[in-house]
Amino acid sequence: MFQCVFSSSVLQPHSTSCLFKHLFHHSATPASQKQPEPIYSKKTEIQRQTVRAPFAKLFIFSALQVARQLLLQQQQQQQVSGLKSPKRNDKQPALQVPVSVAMMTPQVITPQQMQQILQQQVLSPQQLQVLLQQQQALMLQQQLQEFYKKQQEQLQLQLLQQQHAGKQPKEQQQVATQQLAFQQQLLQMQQLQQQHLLSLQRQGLLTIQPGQPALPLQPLAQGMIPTELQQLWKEVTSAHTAEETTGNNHSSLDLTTTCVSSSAPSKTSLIMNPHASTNGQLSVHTPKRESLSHEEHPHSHPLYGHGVCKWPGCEAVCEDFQSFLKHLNSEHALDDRSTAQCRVQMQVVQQLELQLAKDKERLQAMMTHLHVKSTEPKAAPQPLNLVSSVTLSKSASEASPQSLPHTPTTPTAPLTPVTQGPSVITTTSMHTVGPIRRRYSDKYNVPISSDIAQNQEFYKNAEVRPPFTYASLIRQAILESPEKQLTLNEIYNWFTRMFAYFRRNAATWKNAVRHNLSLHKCFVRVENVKGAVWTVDEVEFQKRRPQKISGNPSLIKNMQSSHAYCTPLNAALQASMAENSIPLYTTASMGNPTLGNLASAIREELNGAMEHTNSNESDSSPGRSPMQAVHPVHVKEEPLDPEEAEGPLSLVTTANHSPDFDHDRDYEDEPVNEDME
DNA sequence: GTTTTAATAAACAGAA
DNA sequence: ATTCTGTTTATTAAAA
Repeated sequence: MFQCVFSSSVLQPHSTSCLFKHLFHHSATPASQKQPEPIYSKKTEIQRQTVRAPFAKLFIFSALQVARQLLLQQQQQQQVSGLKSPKRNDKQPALQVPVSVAMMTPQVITPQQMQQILQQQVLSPQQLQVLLQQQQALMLQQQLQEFYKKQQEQLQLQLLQQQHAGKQPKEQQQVATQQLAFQQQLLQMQQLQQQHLLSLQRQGLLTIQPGQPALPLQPLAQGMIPTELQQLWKEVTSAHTAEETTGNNHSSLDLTTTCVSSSAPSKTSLIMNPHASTNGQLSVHTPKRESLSHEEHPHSHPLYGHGVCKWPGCEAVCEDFQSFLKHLNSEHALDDRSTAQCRVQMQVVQQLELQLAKDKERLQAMMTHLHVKSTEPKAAPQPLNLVSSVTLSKSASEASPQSLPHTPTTPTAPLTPVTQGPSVITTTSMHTVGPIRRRYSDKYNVPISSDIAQNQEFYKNAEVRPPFTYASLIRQAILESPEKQLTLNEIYNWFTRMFAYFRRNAATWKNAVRHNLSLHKCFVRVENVKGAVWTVDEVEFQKRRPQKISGNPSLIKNMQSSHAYCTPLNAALQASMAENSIPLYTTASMGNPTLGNLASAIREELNGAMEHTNSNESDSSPGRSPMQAVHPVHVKEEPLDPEEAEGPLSLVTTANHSPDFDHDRDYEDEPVNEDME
């Protein structure tokens, strides 16, 4: 199966060719043309959810399956391939195949098989959460390794001392005696450890592969994975351990020769080899449990934080560090549960690492892919808030096929929906449309400032007519200015700067701007020393659009509450994004467009309402207006509904190639079939 | 079907 | 004379 792992994709092409098509679809297809719906439309979102929902179960299930499969394979290999141990008898029954053999040859049956299967899925948020929670076990693993290392060092140090002493001008006999004593000491220790392990094993509890004294660092993580994890999965998931207790093959604890023979030669192993190869007791090594790491890190323990034991799934409250240690020793001693948890954690960590690697790879591939495509019709800026994009998509599909030549990029659609006026996209080469008179009345459900801010890059690069009236645009231009006043030319410049659409047909839209400035009473011409500037009479502006205002008190209430809960809403929004793993591509200059948009939208509406009741001075401090003064009549219906919040949030252009326009330059019409209506 | 609103076109005037 | 600015009127499309 070829599942596209592009983050937002839920499609699953069934062949490579399909995959390539699909991949191309991600970059080169103007969403307005071919995509029947925006990427983050609700439908897609639902699909994504439904895809992800059962994944947690799938994860465990598949892991279990793979574990069992691997177990079988491994047993077979152990029997067939001679276990890579020269001494191992091929005919040795599986019952006696030591676990450690498999440990020593993890490469025979790599855990990659399991990982591959597991990682064909994208990490779900839930999974991630679980994994992240258990990330701490990595520390535990490291501690274990440290412990082994430490122990080995001590061992070697002792050996060195012994040997060094042996070189002293003393009797050889003494040296031999010392060495013998030391070896016996070692043996004793090993025997004790093995006894312990054996006891554990008898209970069917042995899971951890002890590090080898000779080479403790090497196998701890690797060696455990192939077989023990299989067991682990069984233990953890199937909750049935009778198999092991009844002496089933893979759980037997014959940790003898192969263990030593496969380990790299070291002084210890060389010295102990005679014993090891014969008595078969040396290779077992039991960690000293609790003495592990907090001796080295007296007061900082990875498993202890904020007064809580951070052992996975524990969270026991420990007053101080001492009590924590006590708790750790008592509750998390070396038993079946702890070892199982430990191994689970190790697997989790490994999975995380592999997942990370894979995701990195995916990221790289995505970036490479998009970069390659950037020379072609570029990955379209994906506007936000395509709530009701039907009209837009329709018009785009009608009009945009030939619309590419003049646009440096191929933007698709504005972030906020065009609620009126189906044909929004107008490009130079759109012979079909021409200057059709359309009513580009304001989007009554989306404040202009937020839309513009949100879709700034889009409008800059796409010759898409902003879905606002000239009056609204002019007002916006003026209000954006620091002095809240602009000359006519400055207004022109704002238009051309902000909208690619207004870089053409200058005579037309400039005339319209002048027409609007003169016509509407909301624009006030103020004589200045240098000339005349235009300002906005906000009261008049609000008067202009009374028809959209519904006096529905519930709406106002809703709006107010939305405003009041702006922050939680944003939080929820962020959480939602994180939960859905929605990548948020945004330009650096825009910050977080969604949240900013939300806030500004609310602010704007409140502001507009306020301005009606008060005087027109509230421009300068939008958002500070007390909410009590909201006048119902002039509060238009503000859909701060969940749609906008949870809706398509992401994807503004990642690169803004909009030229730096000379503000004094006129963008005269290009005589490209702009009429013939 | 009517009304309202906005876009477009254009005529015109005054100032620079 | 030309361009820019500003006003006004007319027409039309679209939405209410």
